[in-house]
Amino acid sequence: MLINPADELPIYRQIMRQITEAIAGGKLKSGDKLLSHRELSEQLVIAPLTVKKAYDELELLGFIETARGRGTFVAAKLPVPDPDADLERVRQTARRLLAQAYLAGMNFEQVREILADAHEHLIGTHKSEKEKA
Amino acid sequence: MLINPADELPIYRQIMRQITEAIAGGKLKSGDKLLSHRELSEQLVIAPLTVKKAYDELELLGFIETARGRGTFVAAKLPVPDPDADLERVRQTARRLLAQAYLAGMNFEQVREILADAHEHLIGTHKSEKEKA
Amino acid sequence: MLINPADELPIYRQIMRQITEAIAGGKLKSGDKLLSHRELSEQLVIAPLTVKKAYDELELLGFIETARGRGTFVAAKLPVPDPDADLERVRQTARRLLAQAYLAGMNFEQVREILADAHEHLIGTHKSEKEKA
Amino acid sequence: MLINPADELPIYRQIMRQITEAIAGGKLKSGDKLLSHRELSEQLVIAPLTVKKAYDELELLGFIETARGRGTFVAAKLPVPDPDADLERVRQTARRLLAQAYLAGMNFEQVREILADAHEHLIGTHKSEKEKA
DNA sequence: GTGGTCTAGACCACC
DNA sequence: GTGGTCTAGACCACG
Repeated sequence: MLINPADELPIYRQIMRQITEAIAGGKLKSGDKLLSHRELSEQLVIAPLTVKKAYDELELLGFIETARGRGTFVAAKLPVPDPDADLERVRQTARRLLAQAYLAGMNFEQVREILADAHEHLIGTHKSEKEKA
Repeated sequence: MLINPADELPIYRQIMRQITEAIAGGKLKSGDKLLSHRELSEQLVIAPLTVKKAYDELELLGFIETARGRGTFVAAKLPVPDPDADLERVRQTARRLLAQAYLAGMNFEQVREILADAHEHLIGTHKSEKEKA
Repeated sequence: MLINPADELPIYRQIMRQITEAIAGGKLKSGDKLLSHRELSEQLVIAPLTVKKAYDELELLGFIETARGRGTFVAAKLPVPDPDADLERVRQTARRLLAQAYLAGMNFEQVREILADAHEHLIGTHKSEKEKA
Repeated sequence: MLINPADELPIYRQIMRQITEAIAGGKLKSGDKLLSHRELSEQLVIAPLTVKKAYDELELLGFIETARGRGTFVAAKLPVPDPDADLERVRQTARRLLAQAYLAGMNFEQVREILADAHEHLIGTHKSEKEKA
């Protein structure tokens, strides 16, 4: 996990995003234990409160669960809040992706390639991650 | 043009995004005149300064040019700032798109379809829209 | 004479600057006749009022004189308004020049060379200008 | 830092110029913390938004970076936008400097001296200032 | 009419 | 505390 203090996105949101992306990509599965917010804050060299806030919001959203005294875990059943809203959000991101790419002089085919690369990057590195756990 | 005051994204950024997307999709071309920031603010029912801020930043970024007393126009030569940074930004957006989609239960093939739809939506070739209906 | 409508500097000021620079460089001398504001506006493809405003202000500043019915001429005795203020303005411009150059990665010696070039550019083209008159 | 509300140059540009000049002269270095826009606005007795606008534009131009909740800092890697455009801008400023000086009755040698003084003033090596006294 | 600048003041998000 | 956004309204400069 890496965070960028200079990023426009707040640090706690960067943490949230990386955890949800890890779940989406299968790198984190239901029941997996997360680092304590204290451990993670040391590792990232940021304030513990910042990690805590990220975990709190992830819990509110249903992605993780806290077991007092035992730790924090990826939720057993992940949230599927609102299919329609999700679809619209994905569409918007797709439009933004294309606009960025076209302004950078790329064409549709190049975007498809980048997307395929990202797909492998997100999915394809499972095996070695298991050994880490 | 439509803005959503409740959106997480600031209003002035929503305006910036829509204008850059219109440029990316070819709906706005070099030399095209934009609405004055006052007109647009009336249309959107927001403060003129909010539109002006969007225009100011777009100008600093090189997308539009202003001529005092005459109006605001799409820049003659659009910016091609930093190819490397651009590629990385597009990659990040691609990763975010996939993460969003996978969390919503979609698969890679569905993302590709959504992307193709977005491509046509951005470019404005309405033929395929008919098939959707 | 060339003007740039996209420049931050108002058009009438661009005209003023170019005329005073021509005087400073010796390309225009006391008594030389200027184009009428109508002629100049045609040549520059701008509104006559814009040229008129530049001439008006130059007259107020004492650089040119209008003889009704005969035309506009470079003033017989050019203004030397306030030596102290002039010195300070020149100093400020010098500081700005250096800051621009240093931020662009140049060093002091390079600035001196550019200045020497500009000196020749401003002064050195008299002879051919005389033939134009 | 000093600003002059009566100056032709907008206040926010005066602030921008002074900060970029401080960077050019080495008085501000990468990573240095700037005053918060509120503090600086109190110091200069102007509206906070005016300082903020200066900071915003400097950030878009790449000179400074902001970290929400922590402050504003001189950028780690300063921008080196367009060498060609930079050279031309420096040349224009050099021409303007000479025109101003010649209209004030100075000669080339005097301009060179003023430039040398400005160089030392900008860099802040105070040795030669003693000799001036 | 256009854009450009500045103000005073509010509310929010982040650390 | 920091920066981020938005508002309402003023005045000026430009063409």
